Amino acid sequence: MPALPELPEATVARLPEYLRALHAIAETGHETVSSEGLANAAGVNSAKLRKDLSHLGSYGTRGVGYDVALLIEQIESVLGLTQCRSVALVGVGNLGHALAGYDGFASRGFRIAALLDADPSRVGEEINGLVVRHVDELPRVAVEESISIGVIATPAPAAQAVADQLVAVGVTSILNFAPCVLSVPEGVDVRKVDLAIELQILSFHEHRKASLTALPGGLAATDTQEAIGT
Amino acid sequence: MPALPELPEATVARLPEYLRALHAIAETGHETVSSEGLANAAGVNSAKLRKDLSHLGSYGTRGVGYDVALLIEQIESVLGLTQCRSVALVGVGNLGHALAGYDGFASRGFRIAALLDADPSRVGEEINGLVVRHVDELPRVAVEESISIGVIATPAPAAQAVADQLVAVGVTSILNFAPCVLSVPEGVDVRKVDLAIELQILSFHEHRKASLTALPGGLAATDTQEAIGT
DNA sequence: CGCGATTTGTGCACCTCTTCACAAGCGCCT
DNA sequence: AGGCGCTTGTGAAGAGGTGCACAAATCGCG
Repeated sequence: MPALPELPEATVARLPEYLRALHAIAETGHETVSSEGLANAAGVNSAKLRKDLSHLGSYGTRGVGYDVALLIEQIESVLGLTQCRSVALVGVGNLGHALAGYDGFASRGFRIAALLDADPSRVGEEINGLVVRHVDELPRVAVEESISIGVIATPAPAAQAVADQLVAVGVTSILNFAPCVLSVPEGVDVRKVDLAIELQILSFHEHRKASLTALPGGLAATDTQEAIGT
Repeated sequence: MPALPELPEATVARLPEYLRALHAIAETGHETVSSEGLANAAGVNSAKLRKDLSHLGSYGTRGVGYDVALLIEQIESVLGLTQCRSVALVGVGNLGHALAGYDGFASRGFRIAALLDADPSRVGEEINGLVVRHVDELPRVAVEESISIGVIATPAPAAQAVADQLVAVGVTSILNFAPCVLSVPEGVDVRKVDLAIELQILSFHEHRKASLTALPGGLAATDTQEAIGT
């Protein structure tokens, strides 16, 4: 019986990365891994990693490290990945098509159980073995497939309506790719991924770096050779 | 002389969202907007918004609000969006195809200037008016199109090699969709978007909510809407 | 011209997350 | 068995971000 650990949000956001790194390490045949090794594989500080793992209990052995298989099991348990979760994807435009075919979902235990769209001309199309159904069928689909997560890949103007429909059928977790804010009732989690925003953040840093080289002691920033240690 | 503003990273990550909200407000015809109004449109707290904007100078008028057009101009300037930036997209598989066709990039001032892939069978294919070229042509393409940002949409095993190639031709900003950590020299910025990780984070919250409802006296879920960030 | 309504900009306290540094624990070797 | 080297787990300090609450500033109007 696992007591509610009250995990820090920042830790939760890193656990999937640890999980990925652990799977990679497991494939190399290692049975244990040190915090230093895992931290490198996950691209974080080793102290941070240890603190993160300590939040979900002590599953390491001092002097030895962490048991890879055991740790994978623990993290998957905490993330609720022991059961396969069914995802409904709404909006099969450009991005929706790609998401429907993205095999990274299935390999992490997520099953795209339904494709939905509001455009009648898209209904009936088959993508990756799934037939696109009309979004109005959501209530039936949600029950049939026991949907637990909704993904919105519609244009921005349609996103709020879709979110409302998802909430109405009991979905409490939404991943939103539409460039807009969704308002949802308390208790519903929304995560947003906006591809253009990522580019704009990069643009800022690019801009800043350009300003720097133009300003004082024009040092560094144009070197492309120095390598970072493993 | 424009002193380097030294913007907090969290602020930078929100500026694109403000920008999007401002464009939406501008289209409604409003010429000014209060911090409260803009904060609502962007999905943040109004105090946070004011503090963010104060970091890039005082462009508001007390008692009135912010001039929408002026603020758009300022934020775009800070983000370095006044010049159109050229993007090279490497990997035109499932996800790459979608990104190549995603119109959200062009509308925010980014131009996908080149599509590259290592698979000879994909070279020559035309997507959205662009012909896919072999990744080995990167050096020439980078110069011809003055690439400033690289996007990696390859499978994980190929990502590091592509990153090295991008860095070698002088790219200092990379957006990585491959589920792996990239090691790059200092001075190169990498942002990572992992679609499966977002789902896993949602899975955790879903799992937690399910545990809570199964337990006594349902505690009030203090849910906040999280956006992705770093 | 002054007053009140409105809204910005910011000092401050709180909180979360990060990082360091080190004691405690574990296995191995002699 | 005992010591030694390695690694975890954690207390404490520091850095950064958030939100409140309020003074300062501006506009419109009588």
